[in-house]
Amino acid sequence: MLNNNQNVRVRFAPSPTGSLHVGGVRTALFNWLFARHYNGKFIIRIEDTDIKRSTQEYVKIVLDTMLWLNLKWDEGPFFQMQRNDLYLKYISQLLKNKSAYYCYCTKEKISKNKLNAQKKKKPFKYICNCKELSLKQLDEKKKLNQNPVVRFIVPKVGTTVINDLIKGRIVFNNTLFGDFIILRANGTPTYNLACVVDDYNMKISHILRGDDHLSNCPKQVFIYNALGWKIPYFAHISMILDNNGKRMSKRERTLSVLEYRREGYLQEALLNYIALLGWSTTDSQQIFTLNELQQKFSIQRCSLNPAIFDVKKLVWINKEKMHTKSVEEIYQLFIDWVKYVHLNHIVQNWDIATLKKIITLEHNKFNTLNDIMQVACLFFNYKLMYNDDKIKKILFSVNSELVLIESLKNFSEHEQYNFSAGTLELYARNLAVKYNLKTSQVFHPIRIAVAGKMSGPSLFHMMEILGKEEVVNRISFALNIINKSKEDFSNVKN
RNA sequence: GCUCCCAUCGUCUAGUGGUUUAGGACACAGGAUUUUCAAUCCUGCAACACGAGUUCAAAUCUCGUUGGGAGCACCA
Repeated sequence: MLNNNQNVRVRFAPSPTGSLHVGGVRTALFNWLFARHYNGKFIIRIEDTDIKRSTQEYVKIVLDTMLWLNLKWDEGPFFQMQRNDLYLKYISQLLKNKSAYYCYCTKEKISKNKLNAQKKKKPFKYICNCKELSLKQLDEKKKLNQNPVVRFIVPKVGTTVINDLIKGRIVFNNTLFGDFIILRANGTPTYNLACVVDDYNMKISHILRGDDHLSNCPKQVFIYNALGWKIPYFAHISMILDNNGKRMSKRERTLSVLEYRREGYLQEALLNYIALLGWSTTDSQQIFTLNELQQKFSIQRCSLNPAIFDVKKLVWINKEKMHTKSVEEIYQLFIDWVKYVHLNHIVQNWDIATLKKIITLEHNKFNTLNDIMQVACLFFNYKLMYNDDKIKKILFSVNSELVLIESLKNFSEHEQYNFSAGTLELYARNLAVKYNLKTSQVFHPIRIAVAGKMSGPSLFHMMEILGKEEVVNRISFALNIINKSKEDFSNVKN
């Protein structure tokens, strides 16, 4: 398959008609990995021949996504709409050597034909007679349609064999295909023509793409043959399906990779997970560095069956990746993410040293960067939510006022330098012994007062980071709430 | 309708005729630990779509059935 590793040239050729979705990213990733593995070149080509649907905005989104994912390209991006002369050159060559012809059939006639085929439940294959018409007949036809298209002449007999690197040998009957359009009436080429011309001119050695292109592949082979070009290696990767088992639409917003970026997933976690969708090692390794992926990737180990995207596993991989990072690295990633999701205003006044302490404390519990935000808000943006039943129950329990009053007194007398998790816990435990309470009867009210909710970081470490002043404030606040509710209660009574 | 692709736990997969009472990972359930939620550790649950054939032997090879996916555009 590879006699000369120097010559590996692959491309990723998205059409800018939507943002990059996971399927597209996997195609990009596999191409990129393959190029890196063989020390080849990775090229980006923007397939923007669909003028109506392609936009500059999507071009930017696609390229930005590639950069965020760190999938850098060696050549390009090339834009097909800037290469029209090239396509026209080869189309005229095809016309000259009688591999293609002008077709004057009207769209109406063609769609009528198609409807008929559907009605009769026959396969649709448009048969155009333009090339057999006499000059006079052709003139009649031209009157109805001034803007012809160019159709490629498909061999009417025989078979076309694709030797796919993943799927193996696939045989197509040539009679399946009608003469297909390679040049639109508006003068732009269609996908199959532009793709072949570019892949040839860019000296692409291996074409790795989704197997939704498999059925079209023979059409491209016809063009290669008509122009006398060597056919590259094909490798068609199975689809990634959504959790309904359906093909992921290009416009599916929820599956846009940027959506995952927004939710706080790491770029490398996404790549790691996506690599596992349709590729594996014999030892079923799960966590890879990008370097390992480069080393271990091979087309032969791509799986045949389509894969369903499972966000739970992505979460797990993201957590694992965050585990392996240093606090400093996570801090930096968090800050970058905050900028990306435009939450700077929240973080602006946060003390960096404190934030890093919080990250250290909760390091191995974070699933996503967004979790850091949630936990940090407990420290910086305090809110006692006492509308929750469970919290109310603890806050207004018999002993909670006693515990909080005692704690407040004790903590107020603490020296700041002595306000450490160990000391505080020791005090709380002694308090429990003194009043013959269960530790939870002491810990829970303090937790509610300090954290405002039942879940959260280790209580005494949290208090240490918050510092004496803040803890005293929060406990006082909670006591006020208790007193206020008492007053309300007695008012009602009277 | 036609053509092509695919078929192992809920999900991603290992497995290329005997080493397999089918391995790993996620998820799920239970336990340990704990001031909470987690994290961690341990345990458990759970699959070869079906039917023929080839063979001493089949998840693995062949054929058929069923099921799923893709394509059949002046979309890519």
